[in-house]
Amino acid sequence: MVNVPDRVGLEGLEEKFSTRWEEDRVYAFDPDTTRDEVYSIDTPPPTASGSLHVGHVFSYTQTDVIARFNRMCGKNVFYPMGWDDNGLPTERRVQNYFGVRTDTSVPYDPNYQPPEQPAKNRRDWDVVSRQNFIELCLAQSRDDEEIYEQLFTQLGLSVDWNLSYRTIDDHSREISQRAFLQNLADGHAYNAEAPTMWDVTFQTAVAQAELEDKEIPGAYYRYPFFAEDGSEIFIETTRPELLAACSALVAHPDDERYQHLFGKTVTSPLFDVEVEVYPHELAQPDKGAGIAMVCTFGDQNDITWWRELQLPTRTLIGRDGRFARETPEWITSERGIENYAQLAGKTVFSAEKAVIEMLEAADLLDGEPKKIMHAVNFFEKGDKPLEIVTSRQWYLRNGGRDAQLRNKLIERGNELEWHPGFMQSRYTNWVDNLSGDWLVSRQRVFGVAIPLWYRLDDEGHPDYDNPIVPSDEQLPVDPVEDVPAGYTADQRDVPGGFTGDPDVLDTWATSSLTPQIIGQWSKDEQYFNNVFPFDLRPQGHDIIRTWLFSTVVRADQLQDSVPWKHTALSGWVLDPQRQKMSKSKGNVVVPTDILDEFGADAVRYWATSARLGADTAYEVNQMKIGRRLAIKLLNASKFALNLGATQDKIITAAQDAEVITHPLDQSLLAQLHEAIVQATRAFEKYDYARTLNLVETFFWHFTDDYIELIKDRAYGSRGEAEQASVVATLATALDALLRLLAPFQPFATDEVWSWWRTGSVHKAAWPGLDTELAGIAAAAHNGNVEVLSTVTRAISRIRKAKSDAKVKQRTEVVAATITATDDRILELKAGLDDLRAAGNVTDLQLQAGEAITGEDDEIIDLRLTDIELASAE
RNA sequence: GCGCGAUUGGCGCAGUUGGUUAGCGCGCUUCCCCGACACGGAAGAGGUCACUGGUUCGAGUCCAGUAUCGCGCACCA
Repeated sequence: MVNVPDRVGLEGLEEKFSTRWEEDRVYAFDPDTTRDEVYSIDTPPPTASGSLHVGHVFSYTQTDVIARFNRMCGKNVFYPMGWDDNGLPTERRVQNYFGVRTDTSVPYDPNYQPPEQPAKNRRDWDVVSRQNFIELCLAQSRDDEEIYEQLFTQLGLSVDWNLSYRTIDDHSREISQRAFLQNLADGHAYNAEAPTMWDVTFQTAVAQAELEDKEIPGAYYRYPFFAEDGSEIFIETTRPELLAACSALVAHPDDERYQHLFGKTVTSPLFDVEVEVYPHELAQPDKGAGIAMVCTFGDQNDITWWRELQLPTRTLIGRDGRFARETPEWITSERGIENYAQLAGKTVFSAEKAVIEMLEAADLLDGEPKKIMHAVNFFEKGDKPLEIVTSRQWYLRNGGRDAQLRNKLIERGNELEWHPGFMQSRYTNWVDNLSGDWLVSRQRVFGVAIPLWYRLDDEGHPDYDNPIVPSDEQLPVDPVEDVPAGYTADQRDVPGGFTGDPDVLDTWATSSLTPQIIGQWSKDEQYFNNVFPFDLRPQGHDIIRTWLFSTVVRADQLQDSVPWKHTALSGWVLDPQRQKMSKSKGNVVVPTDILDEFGADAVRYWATSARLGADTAYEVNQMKIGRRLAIKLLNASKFALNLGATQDKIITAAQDAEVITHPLDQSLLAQLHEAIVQATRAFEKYDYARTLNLVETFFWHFTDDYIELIKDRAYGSRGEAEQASVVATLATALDALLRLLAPFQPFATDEVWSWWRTGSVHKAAWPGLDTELAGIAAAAHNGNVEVLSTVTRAISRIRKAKSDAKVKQRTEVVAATITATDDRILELKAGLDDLRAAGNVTDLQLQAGEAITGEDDEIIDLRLTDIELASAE
């Protein structure tokens, strides 16, 4: 039964088929399965509260074609989509959108409604309870998720939406807390009081993976310390304001300028603090004055020196980014105390000014400050340089402080198959350079709570070494609201009672567990074993150090395994000037616009013509080509089907191949066979872009060359047997082409499929499977791929003659002679009837002749030597 | 500083384990509404494959080096 519409088009296909696919559950995962039947994908859940970005469309489409290929190869594809909305971005959005902020001391208001308009002044913002704030975050992110789901549906992702999850939902929180407690029990998690990178704007600790370098202007200030003999020791620093926190000077052991000072003390200017001078090979003689002022925690080097030289801890900058209000005990001189009073309570910026003024007033500054640009650590989402403060935080071991674990994790990278392979060096490079464990505490609200309480002693001091752990049935818990077993609510925060850990886990500490969360780890062992380790982890190459690595760490700790077998790294979308698209540059393209303008199949074509790992220009032309391909597919299919191609004409077995009698048809099927074999091979290697390229090339040969040549024969002008050969070829080629293109252009292919087949093309078998290939293989075995190519070249010569003569293409050729080598003549003879019909040639002579060498050493083995065109009417 | 990529006609890209004449699309030129398609079709112009050396009968492809661009990591007194 064939039912082709009179007019074909792409309009409306997306809505029609996304609805149908959902109703028919075409992409549903069947949990009643075994591991070898499953192809499981652990897609990193996007943060829906980020703005829609064409990059989402790009990378998720690349994953989708891989999913579709595996589904057509008979796999039970596990392809869920989740949302990772907990964390800072959503909190910021909610704050600014509603004009609210949270304060833990405010009680919960079950009837709270946020203001219609946010108050202009931050001071006038609504102050709400922690729980009310969390509810606003949940509602806000839910709205955003729906917009994303709509986008991904329109794009045609073959996700099983019944498997959706949020990294903040009860299930994810339960798994995440259980994993953390498991880590704690196994010794992979620990808490410690340590120097911590701190963002003063967001008031939260920041992990190494979240750091970003920024070049900012600074200056070297040069001023002296004073040795016991009264001589001046000049140092140069970019942070003069930290002078009051100085705990030592450090120079290189071989530096002859300073060797005489090692072990002796010098006195700081302004504050009169005695500090020792140490040798250490980390000091660089050619940097600054060659002798460094250690300010306990001025930067990472300071931390190293503080630790290795066991320097006194002298911190002045607090969590609010301001200098301590109390004069520190190490400043004892009258002048020192007086000078410190100028800094107390000041921000870093103001304190710097004050110190410089004091140095100037005392005539201690040597020369003009030397202005420089230098790289400083920022929180990737922040806008002020990070400070280092001392605080108690939870950590997960990630090899940063343990060479054995580090090597084990690098080895995990070797167990993974990387696509493209060179991306592995980014992983190895990162792991190899880690300098500390993974800090997972975050001083935030909208996240997964650290599931612990601490006993308070009689003086109200928490016992961090022996936390109170919830029972497994209690999970998920909120230690700020829930009460641990054996205590009552009124014992919270009173001496002899308990206190809940106020922090939440780092976003990555939850999103690194997506294999465990979506795989039902700890809840359904059989289900978990059917999907884990996952077959594929697709993601952007910019999050190798964060998401990919952290997920490897967790699976190593919890399952003693890699979390996946393959990882596919997508590139970035660049704007036409080859700049990375980003909100701040204002060059972001909103994907809904391009989907509406070109259609999903067209946009998908652009995304999947880019290889994995390759950064790719946002290229509207590429989408136009994809659109053209989809429309061409509809039209060519309509033509083939109207010529009589039906399901029962498809060659599926070797014995069917007998009907293919014409050499041109055999040639076409031989080309198809070759295309299928190569396309499948490329797809199996995750090189979908090559598959698309191969399929597309064959498709254009099919429409432009083959179909143009066989029209006359297809209309039946040379008898039934000849026609049957054409029709079977058309049916077979179309059947295969639809399936080959289905992963790339799911809407157009399923539309055509619906005209003459039952079910969805997306449930059909991939044509490269051996069982499916038998008929084509049999037909191809009889065929010479060169026949079609040579006949095409000949018709091309005839067309050129007409083009040169500026006549219509259907103009009759009264007589023509083609001179060619013997091989070519044989091939021409095989397709001579179709060639004459297509070229409208009345008398076509073939003449054997040697190949000639043309200009540019071109060897010509086929030429049109004589042509006589009918006179124009 | 260490590492990883890229460099092919005006633009965007392909080019499998080295094999005859380096492909494709856009753009450009000329022609064409011929019984699927004007959201189309036909024909054509346009390239010392970044550079220098090497291996080989043969290099866009392999090796070494250079240059330019991009990215990652490190550096931050």
